[in-house]
Amino acid sequence: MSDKKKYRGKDFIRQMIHHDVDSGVNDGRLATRFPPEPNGYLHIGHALSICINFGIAKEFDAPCYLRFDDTNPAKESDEYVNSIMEDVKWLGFDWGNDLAHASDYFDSIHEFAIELIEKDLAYVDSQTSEEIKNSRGTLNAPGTKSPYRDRPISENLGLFDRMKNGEFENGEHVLRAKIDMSSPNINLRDPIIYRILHLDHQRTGSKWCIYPMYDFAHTLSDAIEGTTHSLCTLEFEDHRPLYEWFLDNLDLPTRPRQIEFSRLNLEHTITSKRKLADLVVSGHVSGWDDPRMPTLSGLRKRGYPASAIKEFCNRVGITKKDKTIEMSLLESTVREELDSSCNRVMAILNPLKVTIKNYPEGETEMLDARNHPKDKEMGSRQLPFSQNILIEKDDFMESPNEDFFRLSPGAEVRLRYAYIIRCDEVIKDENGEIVELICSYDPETKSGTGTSNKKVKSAIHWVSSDHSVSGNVNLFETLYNDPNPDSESPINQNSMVEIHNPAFEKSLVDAVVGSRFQFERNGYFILNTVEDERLSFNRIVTLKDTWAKIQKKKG
RNA sequence: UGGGGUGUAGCCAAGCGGUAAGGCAACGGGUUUUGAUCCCGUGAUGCGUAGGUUCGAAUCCUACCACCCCAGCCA
Repeated sequence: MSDKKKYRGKDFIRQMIHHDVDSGVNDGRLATRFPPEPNGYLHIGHALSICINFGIAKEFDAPCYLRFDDTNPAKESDEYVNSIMEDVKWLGFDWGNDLAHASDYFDSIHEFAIELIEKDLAYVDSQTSEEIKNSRGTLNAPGTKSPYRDRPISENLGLFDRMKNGEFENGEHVLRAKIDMSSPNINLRDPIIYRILHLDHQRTGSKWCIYPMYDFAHTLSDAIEGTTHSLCTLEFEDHRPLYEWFLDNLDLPTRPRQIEFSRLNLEHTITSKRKLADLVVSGHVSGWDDPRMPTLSGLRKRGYPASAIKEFCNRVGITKKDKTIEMSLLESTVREELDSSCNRVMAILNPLKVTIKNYPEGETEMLDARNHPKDKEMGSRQLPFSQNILIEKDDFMESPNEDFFRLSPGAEVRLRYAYIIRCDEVIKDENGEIVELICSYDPETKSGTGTSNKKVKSAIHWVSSDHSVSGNVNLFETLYNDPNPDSESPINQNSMVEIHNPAFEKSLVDAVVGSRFQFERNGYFILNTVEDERLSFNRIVTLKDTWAKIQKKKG
């Protein structure tokens, strides 16, 4: 059977890897790597790369290196290193002993640079950056050779050594690979492989004042540590000939193969470290972990489970086609995960006072409520019921349409896990604002007793106001209304709305920070903080809302 | 206009010469003490376009079109 048939249904990268492993490339060994530059926080796009690199390695019981591409000390920091490690761990991946840094290889990389010089395949260029830029040519026109291109090997060796020893200023010289100034691929027009940077490095301190460029460092890091498959995004596709040029011309222990896949874009969000950093610096968000950010730390704060992120990446798939995924796919994945795992609980976001006039004043009874409608194993809790309750403002309409089947004057509705009530009277303030409903309950309709055959069109949630817990809730929407935002796009003014006056059912006093709940009919929420017995929740995602859809359709 | 890529439904995505899987979305309907969940049903005579090869083409060939990436001493 051909490999194509054998691995049908797998993504193209897995097909290639299976083929390589089966046919004994690199002795049938597999090793991948996830190589972030520690110059920002990881975002949802990186999650796909993490799932690919760590995921495939896991399937083969092979190593996946977490390797920091730390070759530019001007932009990098330990804060980012730490956040990246935390995020990878959060996603549930373990690099074990395979933690690496490009900077770990600086000595070797330096040696390989000398090897290139000795082979007359690299030279020290002493042009200014402006001159180098001007001689590189354009997309349509070839470049021109540097006047320093034919420097004798010994002179190059001496100059490169003096660069290393700090005898020159930034920009005075660079080391360039000697390839082809007229190549149609600009990456091959004598790319710079080392530059002078008088800057301390977070790991190597002041040891170096020359640092390798990405293409050189990345290729060599892969080869030195034994990575066999270097999986990266599409923008590096035309760097592959350079990657291979290094492999062809240097004496290296392994021959890694670079394979490119398309990056993941999400509607209504930006996934560019640069632009995300701008949001943080400008103060549009509270930080890299703002719950509206598409960063992994933001999604975590928002309450998205790591398992849902991974499943999302799974559903998105791996191809070379440019893709912008709709929010609905992410949200449905999150809901699916939360639906089965979250306890149900009742909370009123916009309270409307209800007095049940025929219920004994001052009396409280405890009602049994299941924590999950489908999973008995998740248990139940006792809800206090009393004469004074709170319902959601939206669950009452004074002059309802036919398709509104909640509470309205004279209409009956079930209070979930409690009784059926009827609205008898509407009380308004001097502005005509509805401030209270006077209702009566039917004692025969107590939940679970089966003593009444009465049918009502809906059941609404409620909280006993005498027993409620207070706090606040943050409701989030996407940071941009524009499905394909750029840096000019305005921030969605409703991206964060705080609800100041919610009422939570009593059982929530025992909730621990970080736990997730479904507030029945309202959505999924995570407990963010508890201060002075006040609970602060973040909304993770809404429930699907058919009612909202009906209203929207009617305009 | 040089080079490198990519085009299958609104968004993803299988397919690999034998007659278009699946998910999300949308739209119907059923169950429901969450307008949730769950269940059932509906969408391509068509695979960027036009030709060609073949008994047979999304799959092979040719031409064209559209879109993305590349001219940092960033990664």
